Amino acid sequence: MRQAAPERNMHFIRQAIADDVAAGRNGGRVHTRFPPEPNGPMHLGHAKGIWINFSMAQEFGGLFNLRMDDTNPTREEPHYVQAIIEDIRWLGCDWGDRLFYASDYFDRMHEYAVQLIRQGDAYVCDLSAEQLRETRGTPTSPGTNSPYRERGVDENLDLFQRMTAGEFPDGARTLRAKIDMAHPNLNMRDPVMYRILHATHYRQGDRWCVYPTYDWAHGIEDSIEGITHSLCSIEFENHRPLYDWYLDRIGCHHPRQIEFARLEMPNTLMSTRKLRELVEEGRVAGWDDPRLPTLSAVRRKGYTPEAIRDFIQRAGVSKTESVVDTALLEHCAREDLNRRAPRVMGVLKPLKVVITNYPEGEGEQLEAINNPEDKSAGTRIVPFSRELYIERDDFMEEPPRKFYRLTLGREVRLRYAYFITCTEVIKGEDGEVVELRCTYDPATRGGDAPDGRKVKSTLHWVSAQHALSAEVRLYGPLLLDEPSSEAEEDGDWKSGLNPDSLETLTGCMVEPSLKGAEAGYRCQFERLGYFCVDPDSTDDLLVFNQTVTLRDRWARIQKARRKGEAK
RNA sequence: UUCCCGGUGGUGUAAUUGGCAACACAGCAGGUUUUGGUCCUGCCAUUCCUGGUUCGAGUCCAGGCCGGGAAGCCA
Repeated sequence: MRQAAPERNMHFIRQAIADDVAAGRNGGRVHTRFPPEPNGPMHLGHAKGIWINFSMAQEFGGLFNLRMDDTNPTREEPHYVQAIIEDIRWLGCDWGDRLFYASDYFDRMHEYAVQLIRQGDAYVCDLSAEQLRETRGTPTSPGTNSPYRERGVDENLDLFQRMTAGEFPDGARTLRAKIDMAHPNLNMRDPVMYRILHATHYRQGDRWCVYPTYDWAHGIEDSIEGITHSLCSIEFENHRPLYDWYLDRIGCHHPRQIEFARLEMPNTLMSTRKLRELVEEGRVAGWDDPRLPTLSAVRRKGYTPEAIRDFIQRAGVSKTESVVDTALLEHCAREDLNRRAPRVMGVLKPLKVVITNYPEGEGEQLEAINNPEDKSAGTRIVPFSRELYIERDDFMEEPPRKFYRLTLGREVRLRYAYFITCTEVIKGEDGEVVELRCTYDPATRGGDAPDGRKVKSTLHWVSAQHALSAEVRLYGPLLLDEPSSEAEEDGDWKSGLNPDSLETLTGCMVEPSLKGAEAGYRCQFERLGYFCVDPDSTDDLLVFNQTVTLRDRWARIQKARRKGEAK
């Protein structure tokens, strides 16, 4: 049996499992699971839970199950099952043939419920939902016993059987555990085990009229599968005593539940409910809109599973509430893509450049390196000609200090091409710069000056007649700032939505080597960032999503300058 | 004293379980550079507070303070 890698941090979960293994509990076996409810696709928050469970099993040479926690027919939909499977497989998890469904255990759960009734540990209660709430008490005051609490075993058995047979309407009765209505933990005040729901289950059809609640079902699910460590997020901590109580009363295999803090990030929504609202109200293009933190969205945006895993691992495991900086995610993406993404030239906001001393109607093929981080990526050919496009932001008529790019009279390098000098600025009627006239130095072919002279910057460019037109989508944070707690309570969290979270650039120009690039293709636009071909692309128009920008020193200088001026 | 769980730089995690507070991200300052990328170097903390135990406390003890969670027939 493989042990945890010694150089790795002994976070509290790894430690707990290692201790259990060392003590020989469960015969030294480790078996974890991830139990998503099929009511929405997976997001970054889920990814943390998925990866903790999966990686712990993997590290300790154990097994990992994927289990649909489908105990509520009113919320779950079969198409999410497939989406979840794709998401989790994409992340890199393997569960062999162990894909399970909680609903497959309904018979077993029902038998266990009968057992508890027989033991005097459960009773049928006729209180309504409202009455139940009223008698539960509050955190500071005890609840009161249900008038039905002392029903006899036979009557309970009969009533539960009739509940199961569908004799009563929804909500008429519940099966409750008989624990303690004065318990300081509200979850222990005779919690509901079964509710009546005449609903069609997507897998069970109309077979059931009663459905188990989470607390009753979950431990049984874990137990049936022989799970040893049930690793879940912190909101279930208050439920652990109940998890343990149920399993103890049943007397079956008893996994250990351990809770960890959820993954939170600033300016993003990590709640399936809220994400669903955005999707259903059409505020985003769908569950895979690249602005969302869903796995399908980050995938579409161009993140690799390796980058996501790296991010999760770097975020760490603890119980303290932690808000992990978006910059860390972006760093993981850059580090990963820097190694693997081929470089190309693409101009987002084109500015025409005419090389006046370059012969008309001629052109040449220049060699460009595909990836300076990876020699094996080789080189490619990029066409050069008299008319080019460069980035609008790379020219300024009145350059501020530290602006190294092109300006009237200055010489710069066109990457892999020539040194050019701007000789004339052509403006439109409104004074806007519409074209640049430049001269080139034929001796600098490839980008090196034989006389050793230097230029302060290198620009990316495309040949006008060869370039492919493209659409590029840039993404900003979904939320501007954390909504105020009042707005949050008012349900007004949407007031914090960033109206500029999507910026669509049309009329972009990319080098011809990108012709035919397929959806999902990731590359670096030199000097700009990492981009990924979107499925919206057609034969005539490539659509790119910006995964993340490159680190941009010039942008930081400008930002600092603006901040300084504001003061 | 309603119960449960947490408090280590701007952020997230460490600290051989009582022995020089470490790593990463972010930021700042440099160097290299045919990407203002990558890479390299340097800088950036009286461990929530107050007492106590100890040669020695982020770690142990006591009291306090602050934050999160809990009153679904959701998961």
